[in-house]
Amino acid sequence: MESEELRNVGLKVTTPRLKILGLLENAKAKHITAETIYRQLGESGEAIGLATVYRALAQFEAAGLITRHQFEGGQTVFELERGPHHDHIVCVRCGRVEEFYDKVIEDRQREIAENFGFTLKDHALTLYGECNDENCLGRTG
Amino acid sequence: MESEELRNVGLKVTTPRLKILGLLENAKAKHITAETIYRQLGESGEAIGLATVYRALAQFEAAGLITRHQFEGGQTVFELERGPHHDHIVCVRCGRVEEFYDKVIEDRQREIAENFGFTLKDHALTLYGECNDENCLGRTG
DNA sequence: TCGCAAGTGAGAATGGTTCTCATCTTACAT
DNA sequence: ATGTAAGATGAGAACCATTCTCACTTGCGA
Ligand SMILES: [Zn+2]
Ligand SMILES: [Zn+2]
Ligand SMILES: [Zn+2]
Ligand SMILES: [Zn+2]
Repeated sequence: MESEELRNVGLKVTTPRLKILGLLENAKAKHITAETIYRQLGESGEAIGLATVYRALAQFEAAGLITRHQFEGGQTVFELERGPHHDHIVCVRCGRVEEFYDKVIEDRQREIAENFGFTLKDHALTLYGECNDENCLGRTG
Repeated sequence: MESEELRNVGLKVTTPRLKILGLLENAKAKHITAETIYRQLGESGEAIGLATVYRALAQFEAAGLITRHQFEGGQTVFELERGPHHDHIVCVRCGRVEEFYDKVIEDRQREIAENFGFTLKDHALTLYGECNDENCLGRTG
C-alpha cells in the first residue's frame, strides 16, 4: 500500500501525499509536471495546494521514491522510481518520451569518471530527435 | 577577428556583441552564466544591459557560435563552441567542470535513437560526481 | 552623409518554484 | 479515547532567472 511506502521512508502518512503518490501511479503520462499533478488533482475534486505538491515531490525525490528530469525547453517532470534505472529519448516535435537502458553507455560513464578521478554519483542523459509516430509526422509534414 | 565571426553568421557588428564574444574567449572559466558575463563586463567598465546579454547569447547559440548547458541545480551556462563536440563531468561539491568526448557513447546514442525510429538531433549528457581535487576534498572532509 | 532596419537598455512582466505563517493533522503517550 | 508536540498544509507573497516592452540609439548600404 502507498501508506507503507511513505512510512518506510520516514514520512508521515497524510492525505495530500497519498493523493499525489496515487496520481503518479495512475496517470496516463509517466513523466508529469508539478502543475499537471496540481491541476489533475483539482479537476478530480481532490484539491491540494500547489506548494504542497512541490513540497511532497521534493520529499519523495529525497526519499528515492521518484526522480526528476529536466528535458530541454520544458518544465521539470517527475516519475515514479520503480524498476531499474533508465535514460530518455524525447521527440522535439511531439514531446513523446521513451525510456532506454544501455549497459555499454552506463559502463563507459563509470570508466570516464574514474579516469578523471571522480566518484560517479549520478548522471543525466537525454537524447533529442524526431520520432516517426504518425501523429507526430502529421503535425509538421 | 570577432567582427568576422559575427558577420559570417549574419549578425550586425555591435559593441555589446563584440564585448560579450571577447569575454567568452578570455574568461577564466570556460562555462559561464549570463549573470557572470553581465557582472564582469560591468566591473571592467564595459557596462552592457542584462537584457542585451541574454539576447546576444540566444543569437550566438542560434548561430552555432556557443552552446548552452543546464547542469543540475545550477543556472544555465554558456561556452564558446570551438573545437569538437564534448560532454561534461561536474563535481557536485566544488563545481569543477571537465570535458570529455567518448566515441563509444556517441555511437551507441545514434544506434539507440535508430532503434526507436528517431532521427537523433541532439543530446545532453552530464556526469555528476565528487572529484579528488585537493581544494575540493579540503572543503567537506 | 542619410535613412531606416536593427540593436540597445532600463525597467516591467513572466512563470516556475519556494517561502511565510497562521491554521490543521498525524503519531504517539497517557 | 484524549492531549499534545512535531510536523504538514494552503493561500498568497516572495524569489529569481529570463523575457518582454518601448523609446532611444546605432550600424551600414545606398
Ligand atoms: Zn522515465
Ligand atoms: Zn514525435
Ligand atoms: Zn564544455
Ligand atoms: Zn570537486
